[in-house]
Amino acid sequence: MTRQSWHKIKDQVMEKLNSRYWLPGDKLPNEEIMARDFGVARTTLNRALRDIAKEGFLIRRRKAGTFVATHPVRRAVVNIPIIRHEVESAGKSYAYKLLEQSIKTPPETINNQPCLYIRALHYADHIPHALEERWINHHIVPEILDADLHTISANEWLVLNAPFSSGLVGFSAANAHPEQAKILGLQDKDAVFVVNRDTWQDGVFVTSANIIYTSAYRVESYL
Amino acid sequence: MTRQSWHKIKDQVMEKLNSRYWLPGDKLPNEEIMARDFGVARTTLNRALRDIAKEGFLIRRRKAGTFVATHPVRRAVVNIPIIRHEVESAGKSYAYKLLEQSIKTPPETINNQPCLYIRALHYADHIPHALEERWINHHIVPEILDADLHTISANEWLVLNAPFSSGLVGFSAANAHPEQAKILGLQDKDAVFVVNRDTWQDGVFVTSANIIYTSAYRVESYL
DNA sequence: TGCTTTAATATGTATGCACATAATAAGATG
DNA sequence: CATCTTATTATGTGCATACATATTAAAGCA
Repeated sequence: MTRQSWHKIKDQVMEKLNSRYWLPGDKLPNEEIMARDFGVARTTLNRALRDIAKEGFLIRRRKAGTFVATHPVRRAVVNIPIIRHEVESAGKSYAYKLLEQSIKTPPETINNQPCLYIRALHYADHIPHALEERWINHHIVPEILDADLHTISANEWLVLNAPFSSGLVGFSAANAHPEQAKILGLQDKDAVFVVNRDTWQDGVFVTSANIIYTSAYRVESYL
Repeated sequence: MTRQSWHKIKDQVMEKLNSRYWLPGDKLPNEEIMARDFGVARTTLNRALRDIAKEGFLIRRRKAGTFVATHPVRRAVVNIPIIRHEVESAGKSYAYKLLEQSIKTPPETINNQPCLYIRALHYADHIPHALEERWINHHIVPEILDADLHTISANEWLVLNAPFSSGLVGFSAANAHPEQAKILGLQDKDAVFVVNRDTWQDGVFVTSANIIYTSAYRVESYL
């Protein structure tokens, strides 16, 4: 018997879903039976089904069984790269300029202690690409006060030096503020794409950043 | 010996990464050794490490070993729900109006045959929430010509009736076109958030949609 | 030295088995 | 009839073992 990988089992199950052999809401046979049908061990089938469930096409509940999702919530995995890498991997030259670095009190929604505030501009092929506005809780990562943020972006420094346990990322659209528009070389009220990232370490605020891209920017992902 | 789950092993490894016990670029001991150190079977350790690698914090190569990612590409998983569900789960009432339904020739970048074109408006609490502009290859899903798209949105009909396929999602920002602004109740040039979805089945174009949200909209995800 | 072949090694994964756990169904109890 | 308890069941997972496979390092060879 040829060796079946769980990938192949996954493909076969997906095929049955795609061909609508099993319809949304249907209950699949239990693992033992399916494993026998596919000619693999239950462990192998289980791995395939778990993977499909993780992608949202199957719903699995102990004792109840495995069901075809009625309204599969498509999930897209998007990469959140370091801006420099993003620019370089697009084949463009990267440059970076620190615009502001100061310690001041952030809006209450961010943190209730004074924090390090950074504003920096990232260039792609010498054209303004993204404006980074960031609050950093330097009480948690005091080493950043010694870092030369003219050389390395706060973005990159933090990825390398500040571990974090949880984070939130948001994508939204906005009209550029006059000052932002000026810095990015845009017209007033031009649309910008904003990536917001907040991170915490063990429940303590670490950093909150708005990365403001021109509307040419686009986040993409395969489903 | 207490039973260790792979989740616990994962947590312990993550802790060593967060605490910088292993630094970016470092090579981890091989699975056999680590498994012994953690007091679990290699299978269990493997599962934990594979999961961490999938999240981007570890890089694994056969024969070479397991390494701490030097520049971990953060991955965020975003849900792409059906608009009705999105509105309803926010506790708002959902309504939907079909604005246009016709067969015409799409831009060449979309498809080179005439396609079904749909424009529809999704409401949340009777306020315009999202404008859907969609091309559908009705040669692939002819049943949609019989569907009553006044009752069910094309968005939802496709999820239920068009077999899963590969797809591309994109998020971007734009200034509303005058007509879009009018429909959505916005001022001219107000920023909108655009979700673009293209899907194919076996390499054949199925549908391409732009969902245009007001700038209040935001896509969020935990890291 | 430089190229090709071969061996060594770390991860990838299949399998059979046992037991854990969650959710449900069935039964007992008031 | 409602409610609590218990049994049943399907998935979740651990473990030991064996083999597969990719990749690197070593050995062999021109």
